[in-house]
Amino acid sequence: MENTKGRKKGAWIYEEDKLLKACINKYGEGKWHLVPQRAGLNRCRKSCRLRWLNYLSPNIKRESFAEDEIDMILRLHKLLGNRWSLIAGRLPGRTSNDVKNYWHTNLLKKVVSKKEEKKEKEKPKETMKMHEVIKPRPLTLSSNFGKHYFVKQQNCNVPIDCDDDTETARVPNQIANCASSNSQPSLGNIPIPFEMWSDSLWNFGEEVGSEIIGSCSSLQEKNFNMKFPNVDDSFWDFNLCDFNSLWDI
DNA sequence: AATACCCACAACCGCATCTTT
DNA sequence: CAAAGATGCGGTTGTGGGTAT
Repeated sequence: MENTKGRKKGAWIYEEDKLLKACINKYGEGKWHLVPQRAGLNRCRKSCRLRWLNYLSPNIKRESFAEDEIDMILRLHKLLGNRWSLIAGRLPGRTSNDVKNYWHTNLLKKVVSKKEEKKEKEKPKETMKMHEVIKPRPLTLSSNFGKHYFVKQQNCNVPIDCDDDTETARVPNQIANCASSNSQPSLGNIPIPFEMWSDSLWNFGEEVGSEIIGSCSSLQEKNFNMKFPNVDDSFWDFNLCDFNSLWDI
């Protein structure tokens, strides 16, 4: 089988693998556009790259997925969705293709049936009364904080509740470990991708270029419920529910 | 034994993003 | 700054092997 440019397609044979391996061992990974020529292969660069990354690379684990790996996939998928490369990045020796295939052949059905089961359970029965849902609030702080700002932290890019006088920072629960270390926030060992917490989760400031992106002057009273600026109910519906249910598969 | 079906996984394709010119 | 090329990613398909009928 050949493509329109006369390049070979379809399954790789032993000799081709050998050539590709030798090429990568000699020149290293990368510069994929040069690989077919260097290796003497009549394959397109994409095909070479894929063959190496998904099959020939010595780092690849060949054995079946272990319990803890499956558990990790389920949790990460709940957090990240179909971002297979990110998920695979947390599983040493596994490729995105492996994870994706495993998901589609083994886990998808399980997850779908579990969801349906849950839906069935949660179906309101006629005898049940409707309950008011109380939405979570991020923080309840005591009074002696003085003047507070939400500050966009320089290296972390996360808004923190900052005390003017002491320069101490108090952060919403889920990202406490980020503000303290100036690193990416995480849930356990799993780093939360930048775009999740910067754009959808914490991006409630209007003025991105400014250090101060919001302020709260109502902190004079004893015990208060702090409200983040520009955050509507859907913020909590989407983000908090998602995080809290992450460990409950 | 023949056929149909299912599963696992390798491979392809199109698109988005990044890098270089 | 724009265009072109390179790279990476996710969705989908193709194929071979195993199992059921």
